[in-house]
Amino acid sequence: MEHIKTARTPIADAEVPTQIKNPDLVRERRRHIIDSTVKLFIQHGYHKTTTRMIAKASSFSIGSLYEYISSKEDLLYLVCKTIHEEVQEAVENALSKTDMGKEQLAQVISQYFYVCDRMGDHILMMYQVTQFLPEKWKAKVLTNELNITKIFINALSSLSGKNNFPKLDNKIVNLVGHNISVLGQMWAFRRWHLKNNFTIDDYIKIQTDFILGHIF
Amino acid sequence: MEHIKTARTPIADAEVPTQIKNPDLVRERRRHIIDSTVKLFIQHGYHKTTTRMIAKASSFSIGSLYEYISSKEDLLYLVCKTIHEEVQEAVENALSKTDMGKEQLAQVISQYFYVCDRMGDHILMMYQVTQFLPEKWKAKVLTNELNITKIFINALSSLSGKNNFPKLDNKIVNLVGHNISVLGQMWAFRRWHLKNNFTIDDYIKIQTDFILGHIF
DNA sequence: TTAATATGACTGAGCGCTCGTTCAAGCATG
DNA sequence: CATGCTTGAACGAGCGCTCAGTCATATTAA
Repeated sequence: MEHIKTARTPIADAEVPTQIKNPDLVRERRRHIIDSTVKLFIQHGYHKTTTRMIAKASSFSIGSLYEYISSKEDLLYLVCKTIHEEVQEAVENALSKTDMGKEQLAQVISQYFYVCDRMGDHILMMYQVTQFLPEKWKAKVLTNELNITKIFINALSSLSGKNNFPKLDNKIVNLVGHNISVLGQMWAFRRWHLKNNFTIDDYIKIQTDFILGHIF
Repeated sequence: MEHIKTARTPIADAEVPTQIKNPDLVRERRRHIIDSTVKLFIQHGYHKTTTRMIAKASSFSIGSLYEYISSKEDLLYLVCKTIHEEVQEAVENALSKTDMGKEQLAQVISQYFYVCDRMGDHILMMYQVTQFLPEKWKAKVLTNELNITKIFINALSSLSGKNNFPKLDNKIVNLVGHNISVLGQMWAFRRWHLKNNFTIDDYIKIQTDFILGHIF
């Protein structure tokens, strides 16, 4: 018998290699694995979550797990990417509804803050976990993060100088975009203090006034 | 000379136990150990920094290191505590100079932002590392963090309703205090983007206007 | 249809190694 | 000699990852 096939050569998948041939299977199983892993990472953190725990939670053997991913770090990247996608999608949905006005901008901010509320655990976890990514993927994750900020910056830009809004310096627009991002995350970081004094709706109202009231 | 001690029983130090009898020695050596450890944690993170690396960087044997601390987690706590002390001290210095006015408040914010600039690496590291603290110390560290925010809240309070400043709702004062804290940390987190557009002085000016301009 | 074979998903014991921690022995000081 | 500090070899738990092998299913041959 001949065995010419180069055994164990990973298929060069989009980004993260797998040994499995059927791409649909890979998609479906990875979704499942990522879901389980997110929960475990949130609960135990990256290091205390063992690959065996992940396998168990996904109802695979470790061996099987490693057919779908190629390392724990890969999985970490997939997790971060998936979370960012969910946040970004929510914000972009709010964006696309009508064209930009002060009300629409407030809507975008509001939706973003709601995602930050809903995904507080995820956001917290990402901050703790990014450090363990290999350099090439750390860069990608930071870019994804920045892209969300850019949505706000663009929205602000498209208002600046239009209608009866004052023309804003690009630097200011930039900074305010970052402020929106960070004040959303603050709700996740400091919710244990903040939730004593504010509902998420309180928080959104005050912070939005704070952000927009000042500049427009 | 008294010999009440039971051999090898840790002296119940302020918080973190040690085997060493001479308290001055403990203080001095711990300061040294903490200094070395901060650098290593910043450079490599908590997990990739081994106790052996720490011992070497502090010019001790591992055995000796473990006479001065009782675990790596203890050391982590000492590191966090020391950093918070440094930040808090800087802010309190700015506070005590004269009594509160809008200018003084701006000074406090300014000094805080300068510390955040100076200690950006430390702040970043703390965020990544708090998760590895045992529960009892995680609580303490969060309290220390909150205490710094409270300085801002108190400063704002002491302005509210005085002279010709408007009376501010307690909730608003609270939130603005948190905003100051977080916007300072944002300079540490996002400096790689922000430093392209702003010097720290730019940043302080704009954010201070942003924070104070709106409420007073 | 049936038997023979190839495919590829799946399994889990175990390898190789790291790392926090301990402790018996050593050394210096008074 | 007693006390207090130092040393570093040794320990052993824990981890990511591998790989030789199993088994269900698809494919081919007769």
